[in-house]
Amino acid sequence: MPADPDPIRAQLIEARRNQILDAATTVFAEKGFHRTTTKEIASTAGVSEGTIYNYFDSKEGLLVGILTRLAELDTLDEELMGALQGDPRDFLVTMLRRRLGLIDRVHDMVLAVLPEVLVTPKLRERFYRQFVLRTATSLEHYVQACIETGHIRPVNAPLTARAVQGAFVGLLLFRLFGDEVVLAGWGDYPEVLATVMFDGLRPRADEAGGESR
Amino acid sequence: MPADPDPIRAQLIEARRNQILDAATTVFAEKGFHRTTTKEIASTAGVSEGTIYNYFDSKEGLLVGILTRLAELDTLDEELMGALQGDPRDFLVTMLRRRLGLIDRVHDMVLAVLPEVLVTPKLRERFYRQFVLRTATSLEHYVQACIETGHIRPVNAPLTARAVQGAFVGLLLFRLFGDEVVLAGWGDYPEVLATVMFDGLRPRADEAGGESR
Amino acid sequence: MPADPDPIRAQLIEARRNQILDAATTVFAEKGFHRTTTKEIASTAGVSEGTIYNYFDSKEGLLVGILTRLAELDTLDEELMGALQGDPRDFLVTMLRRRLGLIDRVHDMVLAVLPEVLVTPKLRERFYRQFVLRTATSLEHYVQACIETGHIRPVNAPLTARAVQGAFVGLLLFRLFGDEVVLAGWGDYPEVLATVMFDGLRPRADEAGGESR
Amino acid sequence: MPADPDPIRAQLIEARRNQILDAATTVFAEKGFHRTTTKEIASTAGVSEGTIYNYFDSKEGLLVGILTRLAELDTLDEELMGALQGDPRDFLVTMLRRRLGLIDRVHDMVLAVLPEVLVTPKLRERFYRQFVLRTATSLEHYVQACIETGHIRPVNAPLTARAVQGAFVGLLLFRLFGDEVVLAGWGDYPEVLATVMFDGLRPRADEAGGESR
DNA sequence: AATGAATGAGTCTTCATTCAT
DNA sequence: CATGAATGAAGACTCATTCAT
Repeated sequence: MPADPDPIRAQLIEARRNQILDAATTVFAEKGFHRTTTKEIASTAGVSEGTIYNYFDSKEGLLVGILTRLAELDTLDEELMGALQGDPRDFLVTMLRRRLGLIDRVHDMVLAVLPEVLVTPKLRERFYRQFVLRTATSLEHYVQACIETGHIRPVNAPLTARAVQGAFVGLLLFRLFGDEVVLAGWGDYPEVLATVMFDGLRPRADEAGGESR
Repeated sequence: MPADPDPIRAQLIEARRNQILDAATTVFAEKGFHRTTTKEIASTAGVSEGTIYNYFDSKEGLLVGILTRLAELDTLDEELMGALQGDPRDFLVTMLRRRLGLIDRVHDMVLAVLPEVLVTPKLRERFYRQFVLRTATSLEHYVQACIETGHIRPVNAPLTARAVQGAFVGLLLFRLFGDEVVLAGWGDYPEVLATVMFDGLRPRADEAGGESR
Repeated sequence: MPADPDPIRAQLIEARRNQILDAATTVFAEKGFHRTTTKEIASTAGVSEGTIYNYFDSKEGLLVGILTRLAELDTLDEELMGALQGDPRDFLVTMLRRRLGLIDRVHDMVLAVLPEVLVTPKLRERFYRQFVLRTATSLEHYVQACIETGHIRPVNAPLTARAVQGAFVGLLLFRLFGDEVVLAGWGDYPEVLATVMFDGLRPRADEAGGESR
Repeated sequence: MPADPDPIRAQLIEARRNQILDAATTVFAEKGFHRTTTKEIASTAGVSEGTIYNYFDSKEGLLVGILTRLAELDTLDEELMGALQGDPRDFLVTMLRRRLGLIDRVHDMVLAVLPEVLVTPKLRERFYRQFVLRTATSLEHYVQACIETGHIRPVNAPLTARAVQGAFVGLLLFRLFGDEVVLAGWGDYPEVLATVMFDGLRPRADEAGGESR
């Protein structure tokens, strides 16, 4: 008799949960939380309605499940800390690339979750702390550190951090809306944003009437 | 038959419509579109449920009504064109101030409308064209013009415009989430953002301690 | 403009409530609370399902409504007090006749309510206080008074009261079960019970080998 | 095929059945048949849901099982017949004591079964014949016999039997409702009821203070 | 125009029962 | 025999919409 059949059981449970969450994410993203019926989620996941409730407390529990998954994707903190030594412009570009690369996996999850999050105090608070604030704080510390090492000019760190993060989030919204320009320029965006942020829009003395880089 | 009892009648009708839209905006913003019942809207507006249907086709018609109102607030184009002569940094600060000042009126409307918009193709398309794309295009033209007049360095205009707009929208989201830093720094934000955008984060040669790249 | 159209409105509401409660009573009595669907109640009442919920909070609210109606039928107290002067045997017969006459109206209500009451602490408590205990206490006082006036032998008043009441309730159960003997002897029951209770089953000295009264 | 592993097997089966019926009785009595889930019964019994269905056809089969158990407790007939010789008052007291002593085992079973029985024609019929009518008929014969031997006055035997039985059942209901008086007077009840029944409530000529009618 | 009672389609959720392991 | 995950039918309840007054 094996000492623990539990691991196998646990893996099956996890797989089933993921199967259901995948389906929920897809359908929520497509039609919105409220216009999606549990029956639809079930048939998309290839299980019965009842099975959903063997793995989640309620329809809203699926939202929380997706939220939790999103949180697990987030490992910004480590990156930030690990990258502290490098040049901030390179760091920004790298971070943006990574985030933008993640977007395919994240896109639907955010779309599935955000509309409800905006409007449900409990979820809003959770989402804010888990994503918005967590990232903002990390960035803030990073900017502060860069200022102290002289890599960045002495700007208002908290607000600047939010400006950078806001620009990124705004971009995500453009993508959610299917903006052609953003979709086409997706790969260039890190460089463009880094340029704007670090070099500024103001013409340099050495760029009189100049051409673009 | 009198020639025109219309004007008065029309004004009454408009007033009643606004009364209902105000109520809908408030309650949608607070609880979300789907969690709000027509009964709630009616009682908040101080009318009966039936009356709502004398002024709007359906519950969704209220969303469209709010969307239309939002559009009426938007007069960016004129500003942009009128301001073309000035210094772009001043323009950015002015525009941000104006927008941020508008925010109190806009906040609830956006919150009422956005979650549904994100998830309803018809509304999404409408919202995208009416707000996102319209503003983006104006900004794009403006940036392009500035580049041509030498007020701005030769950057990728469409992407840059979206970066600026995205930073603004992201800020709005921070506010929707009740972020303390953004709320406290609300008044400073135009200057901070303008500084980042125009002067860049990179230390200038003439700044003490700073070393250029 | 009439000062109060309210009374009419109130009467309509009351009528509709009764219409629904009548239907619920009938169907609950026939199939039991849980086997009865709201759809069935609605169609029996000749209204739509939704209408039920305009008048009652929930399916369980219907039970409470029936319970309340039962309570309104109950005017034992006054009878008891008014009858205190008379002979207790006559009183018992009169009371039983009245109660048994009421039974047609009460039968279904009890059948509708009792099974749930027995098994739902909240309802049980309410039912016990409102019917069982209230009647028991009245009877108890009555028996006590009769003892003091010498109309009844000095027995244990509380227990005796419960014996009388229990005999009546037991009879009701027989009827609920459709017992032929009880149904056939329904009209005779008051006399029989009064005889047993007052004269006792033990043969009297003066009734040697005698015939019934 | 072995000739008899049966006895042992049969005992195990019986034990498991009882284990399940005990659990069902407890939970049905506490929350009612319909509010009890098979999962609850299973966990109370310490088995899995599936196991229940190895021993019973359906959830309703559990009710029938409890009903059958109740029937097995009932051995009134023999008592009645065996006791025919004695004094009827002594018999009543003895029988009541025995029944009241049984009550602890019976209480939950009745509570588990009665609400459904009242409302389910099939069960109602079965219960009526097996308990109500069977006991009533025995009592009726007994009373009739007592009348013929002169131990009891010539009353209406069937109705009187039901009066006695009804008083007992009513008492049981008081207990189900948790009536304090009945609970406290439980031990005295046989004597009290016997006194009422046999001696009557009417004051005797030989009782001080009492004046006869 | 205003009202609000009536409607009934639609949905989440529960739970008895089955069956592969 | 025991298990417990999967099933899906069924039902209470909600709420946008209508319409007679």
